[in-house]
Amino acid sequence: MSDPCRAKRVASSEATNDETGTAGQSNRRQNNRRDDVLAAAARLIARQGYDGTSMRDIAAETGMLPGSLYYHFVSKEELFVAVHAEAVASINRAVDAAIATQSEPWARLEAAVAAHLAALVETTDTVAIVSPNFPDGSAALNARLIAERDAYERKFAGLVEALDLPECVDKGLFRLMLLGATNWTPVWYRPGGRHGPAEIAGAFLDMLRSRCAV
Amino acid sequence: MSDPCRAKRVASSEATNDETGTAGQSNRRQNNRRDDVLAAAARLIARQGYDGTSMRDIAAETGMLPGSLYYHFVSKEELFVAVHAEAVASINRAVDAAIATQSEPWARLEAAVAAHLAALVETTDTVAIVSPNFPDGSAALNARLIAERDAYERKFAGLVEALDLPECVDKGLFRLMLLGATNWTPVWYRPGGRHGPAEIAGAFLDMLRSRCAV
DNA sequence: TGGTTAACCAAACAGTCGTTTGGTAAAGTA
DNA sequence: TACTTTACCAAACGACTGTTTGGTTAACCA
Repeated sequence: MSDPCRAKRVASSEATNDETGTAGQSNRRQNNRRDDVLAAAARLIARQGYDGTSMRDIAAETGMLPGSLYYHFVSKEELFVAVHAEAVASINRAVDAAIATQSEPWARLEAAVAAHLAALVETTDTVAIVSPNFPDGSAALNARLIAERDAYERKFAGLVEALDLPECVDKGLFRLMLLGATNWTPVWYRPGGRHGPAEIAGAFLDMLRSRCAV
Repeated sequence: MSDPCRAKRVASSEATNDETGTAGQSNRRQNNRRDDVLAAAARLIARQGYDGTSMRDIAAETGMLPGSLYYHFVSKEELFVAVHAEAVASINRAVDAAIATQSEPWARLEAAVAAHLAALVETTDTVAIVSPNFPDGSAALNARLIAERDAYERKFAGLVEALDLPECVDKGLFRLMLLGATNWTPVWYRPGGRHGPAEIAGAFLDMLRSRCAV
């Protein structure tokens, strides 16, 4: 089921230093291909999933040998954690930029959803982070990934909180329904289809806005 | 990535007889454990995913040896197809039974969503079929799985069609939003939480009903 | 009662997986 | 210039993967 060496290695990595940060503290040398590995891993995992992407695949995509990846990342799981963190940061920046262009609460939420959805369906080099396709490994790993997404989720909770919804609407379920529908969109979305991310986000919010508008 | 023998075996199985049907045409003998294998596979795949479940896991759960599974199924993929078909049939029956208890269009849709959601979060022995966690294998396989779900999806399209929605609402996006939010629910659902499947389904539909009610 | 076949067991095969180990050329530092 | 560290390469290790092959036992049929 799982390899027996992982626990030891993960523990030792946590004891020494945290390599999971989005950017290495300092690129010690000019030709450091850590970022190349990260980009290749993100691209492949986004396309094939975690289990469907081997360390040999990532190494070949980067032009390295499999063992060389372990100079930069102590394990495949830690590599995925780094990819996950970078993807969360990236989608966070995109959503923040979109929110900043609007002032009205509903418009801000719509811009956020549109940016979120665009990141999910348009970027091939960024993992669909919201996806529950993370490795089925330890509970500790899942806790780390979920914690990384918490701040992102709270951002949407804040946008919903600003909406002035009637009391009969559960704001938690409102957010879960909107984000759920959005996160599921990549399942049926087709790039050449009739609706783009912005239109879909607009339609989703239109269907929810009715009760509360004006 | 993929094994070289699969194509040959799948082809030969399609040439001889179709083992993917929901029920074997006739249980040749009394103690035929094909159904046990199917149930064990469904239970394990629902919990660990397709890649996370090995043939040895399924065999051990059934009390058989790994090789013996190949008497009943020509490959792991074909076994999953059978599990998928059974799960689709099961959820179809549950939704049909729920619909039959209601007559008003909105009530029928709500009953269908509630039954759909209950099947997703409450049954541990049935794979979350709607999940995009199917094997990342061949396009032909994916086409078969999607075709199996088409009739099921059309059922919801029919329920939405009966709703008498205003013209400004795209009925396709209405259905995709509702089912997307529902299919995503298992990601955040906690069995001991505040809301059960029926309440969640009711809340989802309340948030969509407002514009169109009366 | 003899033969056929369904339903397995026992054991292996070839490949892939994540990972480790030991070495090495180049860059940085003194 | 000597020494250290960085960033790899080359090659393997052991575990696990889906799958195959050949044998075996009990149920069925004539």
